[in-house]
Amino acid sequence: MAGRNLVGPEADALDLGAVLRALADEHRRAVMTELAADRGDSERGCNSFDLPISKQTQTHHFRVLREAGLIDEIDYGNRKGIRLRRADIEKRFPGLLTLLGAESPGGPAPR
Amino acid sequence: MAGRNLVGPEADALDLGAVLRALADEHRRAVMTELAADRGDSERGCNSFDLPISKQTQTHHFRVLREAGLIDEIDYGNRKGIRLRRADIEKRFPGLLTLLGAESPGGPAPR
DNA sequence: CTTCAGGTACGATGCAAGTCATACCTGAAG
DNA sequence: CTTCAGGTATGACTTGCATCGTACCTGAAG
Repeated sequence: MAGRNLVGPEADALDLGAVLRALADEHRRAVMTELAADRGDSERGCNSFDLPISKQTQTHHFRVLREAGLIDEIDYGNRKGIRLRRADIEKRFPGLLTLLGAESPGGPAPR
Repeated sequence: MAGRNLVGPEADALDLGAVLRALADEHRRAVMTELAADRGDSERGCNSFDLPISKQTQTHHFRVLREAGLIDEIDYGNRKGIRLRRADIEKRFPGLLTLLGAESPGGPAPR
């Protein structure tokens, strides 16, 4: 079984401060941007993101994202899955995920 | 005369990272939330925000907001004016200012 | 001129956060 | 069983940043 093993806040309890602090970090924002670009919201492995940091630090960053309520972490024991909480984010902060696609000045919309 | 004496980045050069880092701070976000709530975008004095911090720290925060491209600071010599760069922000990151009004869970739109 | 309030510049301090090293746990594959 | 890869826990280090103290600048009012 693999539900929301590692839990974050409920959709209505998402805190804007925590969310913005989470997105303020470059690496975490890169993860979120990738997740937001995938409209299928497929579950992804932790190492499918090409982060130039140690795995301990990655663990830290994913924890911050989860505690901010931005992702779910599914624990499989010796493996972990990441899934974007798109619906909850859109409900609480509509348009936020779209902004993550506006990184490049001039070429915004990912579609 | 009083144009954009203290300058920030151009509208197209607004950096999402800098913007999010600026908004991650509670005091700076409070300022931005107040500014975003005023649809008239009237110029405001620096001390019209009731910030519980020293004036040196306020100077620091306003500088961060300006360098992120979120506000203009108009220097009058011994006084200073603050104005929201609403149009530039909306052009580069549409919907961002609206999100600032979604602080309270359940009662979002300030209108 | 002097006085005073608003702001800035510089420096110091204290705390939060990002990073990694070491050690350990978990489950799958030999 | 052992081995190995993925992930976590703990602790230490270091950087960044919010904060303030002191000193100085600016313009208006007396």
